[in-house]
Amino acid sequence: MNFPDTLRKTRSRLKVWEILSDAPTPLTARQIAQKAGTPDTKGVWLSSVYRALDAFEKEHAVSKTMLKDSPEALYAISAPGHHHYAICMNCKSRTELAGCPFGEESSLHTVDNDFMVVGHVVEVFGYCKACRTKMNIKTPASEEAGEHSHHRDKK
Amino acid sequence: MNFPDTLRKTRSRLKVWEILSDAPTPLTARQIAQKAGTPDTKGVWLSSVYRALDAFEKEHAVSKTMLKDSPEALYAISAPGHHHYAICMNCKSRTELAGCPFGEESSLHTVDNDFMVVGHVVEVFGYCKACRTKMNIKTPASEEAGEHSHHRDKK
DNA sequence: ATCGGTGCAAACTCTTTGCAGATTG
DNA sequence: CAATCTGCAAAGAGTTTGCACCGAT
Repeated sequence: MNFPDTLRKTRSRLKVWEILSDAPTPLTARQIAQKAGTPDTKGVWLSSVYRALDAFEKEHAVSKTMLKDSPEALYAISAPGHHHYAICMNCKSRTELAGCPFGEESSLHTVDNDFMVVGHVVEVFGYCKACRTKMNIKTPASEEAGEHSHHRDKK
Repeated sequence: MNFPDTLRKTRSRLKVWEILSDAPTPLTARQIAQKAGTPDTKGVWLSSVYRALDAFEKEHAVSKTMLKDSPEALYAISAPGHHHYAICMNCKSRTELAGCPFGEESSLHTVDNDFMVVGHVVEVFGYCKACRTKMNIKTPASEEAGEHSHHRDKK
């Protein structure tokens, strides 16, 4: 995906674009602003990052994602061929899912021949192997047999 | 789903629970507080609504959902047998999806025999029939043939 | 030169937290 | 009665907006 040619190529936007291009995973606006530098090192202000991201999003050049457990939106350059992730609830690592449950190429299709689908979000939450070992989290089987009184988290 | 018996049945919580039970669709905390009444009519304060919802969520009695396009979280009583929705990007109506792309009963399974899944989010975005007709939105086919320069929205 | 973008500050919205008094079990 | 919950106020986090200057086309 290239920098949308409908948009002016300003220093701020180019920087945001570059940071997003180099990032292996989606980033928050704040992370982008931090990577861009400080006020003295000619960085990019947070509000400008938001404005740049909004502009990119309107051109469908970047995608914005809201995760269930975080109030911060994540931004990534729209990939040709969409991806979904499994997100570890402990270490927050993201592992790309092998394929899309709706089918690889059909990001556009209809539900009930009635609703025109233009996109979808699929997120899988759980625990990665490393964290399960580290925290001795029980297996799905024992969890399923279950009760609901523990694993509450302090914030 | 019933009011979790691990929690004290206070006026506020019962009211929140009742409102959520009667609601045909997920609600925001603010909507719940509004339906609960005003400060003079013995309503429930917004912060108390949040605290009640947090408590319910920890008991897995209600589920919290963050939609991609809204900063407000939606809450609903956890249904036995989970549901997913198709959300109209125009009128914001929600239509329940017929089933889960991951399979009806397997809300717990593993990805790559490595990642322990405890939940997932599936959201489908698009346009409902009514809005498509009303707005004369083109079909997937013509959309797919596409360019990216229009349907930008003013905020 | 013009129109749009940016720095910056300040406003806004959603959510969380602290505390003292009220309630529940 | 003790522990928990609630009303309320005020603080926090994330995001948006207003405005004057600046820079891309």
